[in-house]
Amino acid sequence: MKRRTIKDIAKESGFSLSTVSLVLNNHPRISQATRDRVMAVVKKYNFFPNSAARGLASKSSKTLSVVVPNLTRVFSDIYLGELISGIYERATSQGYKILLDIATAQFVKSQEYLKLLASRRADGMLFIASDIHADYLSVFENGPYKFLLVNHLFPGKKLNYVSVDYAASARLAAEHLLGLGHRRIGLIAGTNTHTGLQFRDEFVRVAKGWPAGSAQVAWVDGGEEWSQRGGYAAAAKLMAQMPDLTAIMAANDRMAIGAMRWLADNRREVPEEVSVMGVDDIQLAAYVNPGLSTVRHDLYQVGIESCNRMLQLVKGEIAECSDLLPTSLVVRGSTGRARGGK
Amino acid sequence: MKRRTIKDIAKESGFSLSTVSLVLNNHPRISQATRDRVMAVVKKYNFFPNSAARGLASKSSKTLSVVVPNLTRVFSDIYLGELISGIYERATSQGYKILLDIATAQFVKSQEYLKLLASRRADGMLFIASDIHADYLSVFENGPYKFLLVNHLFPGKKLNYVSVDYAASARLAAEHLLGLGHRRIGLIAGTNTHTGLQFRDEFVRVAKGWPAGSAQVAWVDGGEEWSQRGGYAAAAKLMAQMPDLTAIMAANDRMAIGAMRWLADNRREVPEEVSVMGVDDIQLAAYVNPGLSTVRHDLYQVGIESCNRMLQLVKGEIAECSDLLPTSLVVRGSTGRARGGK
DNA sequence: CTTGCGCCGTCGAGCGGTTTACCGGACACT
DNA sequence: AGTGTCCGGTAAACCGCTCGACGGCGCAAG
Repeated sequence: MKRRTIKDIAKESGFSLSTVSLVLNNHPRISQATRDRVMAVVKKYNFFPNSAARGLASKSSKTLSVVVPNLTRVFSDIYLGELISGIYERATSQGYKILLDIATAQFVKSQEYLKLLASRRADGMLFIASDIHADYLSVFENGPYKFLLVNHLFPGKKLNYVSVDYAASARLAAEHLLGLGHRRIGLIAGTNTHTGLQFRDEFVRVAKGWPAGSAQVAWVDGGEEWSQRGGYAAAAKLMAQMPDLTAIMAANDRMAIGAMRWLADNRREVPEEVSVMGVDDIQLAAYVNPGLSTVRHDLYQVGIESCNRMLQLVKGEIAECSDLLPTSLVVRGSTGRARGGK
Repeated sequence: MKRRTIKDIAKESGFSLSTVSLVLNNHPRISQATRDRVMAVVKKYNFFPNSAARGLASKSSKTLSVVVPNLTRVFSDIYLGELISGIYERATSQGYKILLDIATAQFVKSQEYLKLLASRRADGMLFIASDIHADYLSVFENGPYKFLLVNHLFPGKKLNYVSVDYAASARLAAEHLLGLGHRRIGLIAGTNTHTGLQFRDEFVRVAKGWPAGSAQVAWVDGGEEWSQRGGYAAAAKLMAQMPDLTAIMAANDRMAIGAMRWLADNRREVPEEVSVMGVDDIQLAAYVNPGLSTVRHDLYQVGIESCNRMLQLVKGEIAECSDLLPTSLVVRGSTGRARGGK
């Protein structure tokens, strides 16, 4: 079956090929009358211009690549879900489509990340998948490619990013716990991302330098996937390492909830014996018992903002971008005054 | 900055434009020696051919569209996650990319579903989003478009599909419960999809016609989103409607878990007083207490198989497709002999 | 010494749009 | 009437790659 082209529309409507093209692109040059007559034919045939041809001529694919990390069950991850929803919403409203990819070993090895942009399959790339080992991203430091890290950053590499301010989050969390009198704190950190490291370091820094009395922080790693399971195991390690701790701080809610689970299984009251605090404010945080105190990260908003910035990069409205989004404290039942504290 | 093209590679390697193209497409016509010399230049410049030009000339975008339903938090839905993972895995291994879309009102209204295929932005569409109201899908009945329903079907419309066999699942579930002596059963159905209706009808049919004694089934709708919350509410309705029921059958695990929650909140023992059964076998089903008896639906496999079929459709290896995948019974602790039964 | 044929590579006509420079006519102003 | 401007439409040069038709060359067969 013969596919209709812009030429058919031109013939049928009695205008030139260029005119039809201009109409389809809403070019102001064309009068309303002409526009109407052309559109009538377009509607009649339910014509949609070939996007490859369009992309070739206009040098733009109107597509953004989104790369997610290679976790087990990535697509059921609530953290990513929020991010992607935000990105999708923004992209779609601007007429851009989303090309989905997972940063598997194969993806990296075959330079797919480069290929996507070099072949112009995508106009820009929103990278959600970075960890501290993503050294191959250096290609994007000064290349002509539109690249943006989502909720992540890379100290030392000149890469665009939009991220929540993890250092600020660490400060909020530390101040909350220290203010409640906690001086021996266990930290379940995520150490496979730079933002995770930033959080850990800032948290420790604030704790050590607390005016009302320096606090001691013992930290363990919560595992690659920042999961509930990882938090559970980490809590056990932490309690062995610092049995008299009065608070556990986890780098995200999922690990915090895992830690709470361990405490429940081992008959420690939260918050009477141990306060627990997370980061992100996922929906579940409000539903566990007691409710989880946390630092709110609006990931949906990060998605929106990331995509906004990416579109600006693509359109050349900005040349680079390094945004840090604010966070806020959410106090629920899982944190209380330190036992033994005044 | 000037982007390199196939012409540059041709010049630099001393071969013609066509030769380079043939090399890049692994055409057997070209000798190994030539191939090597061309590839050396390609590697040297890290050249990737422009995909729009390729798509235009070859009339194929090497892209598949995946359309997911417009649920709240779609991207954290485990059911969808499995499906998408399967599709992604298959598509990627065949060199196809995934274009993601959500079946929002806007998506439907603007005929985006048609546009994607008509504009050749995607070679085929995997549609996960259908419900009984998706009448607009009729465009795909005999069009030239490659379209496939994933884990869904449309009686009365000639549309391709790959789905789990919901009628078979209903039979497995009904036989299990009836075999345990249950004769008064509450059914939490999903009535916004054809597969859901099929499940309900087949379940009721088997129950009514059970050789060892007809059973009574009361059914209520579990809500649009097949969620835990919906199951919770449905259980309440069901117990009001048929207080002496001995089993609750839910059309998916999430609703079943919601129902169990209601039973726990209202002090009914599972399975001593009420047996509960779900469908899907999501990971959580094994972790609730007692473990949830269910019918296993391997959604990852459905994803794989759907994508396989779609690729066959795209390549013209098959003209249509209507696959039903088998399911299997998984018995855990949530189902037991009917109280009062022999 | 022709002729035929297979092997390798090349020519060139598209693929279906975008976009810029150009152009004819209407209108206003002198 | 002559001329400058604006308005609305068009011609045509690409955009970068694919692929079927074509052809040169070397070698075996006639």
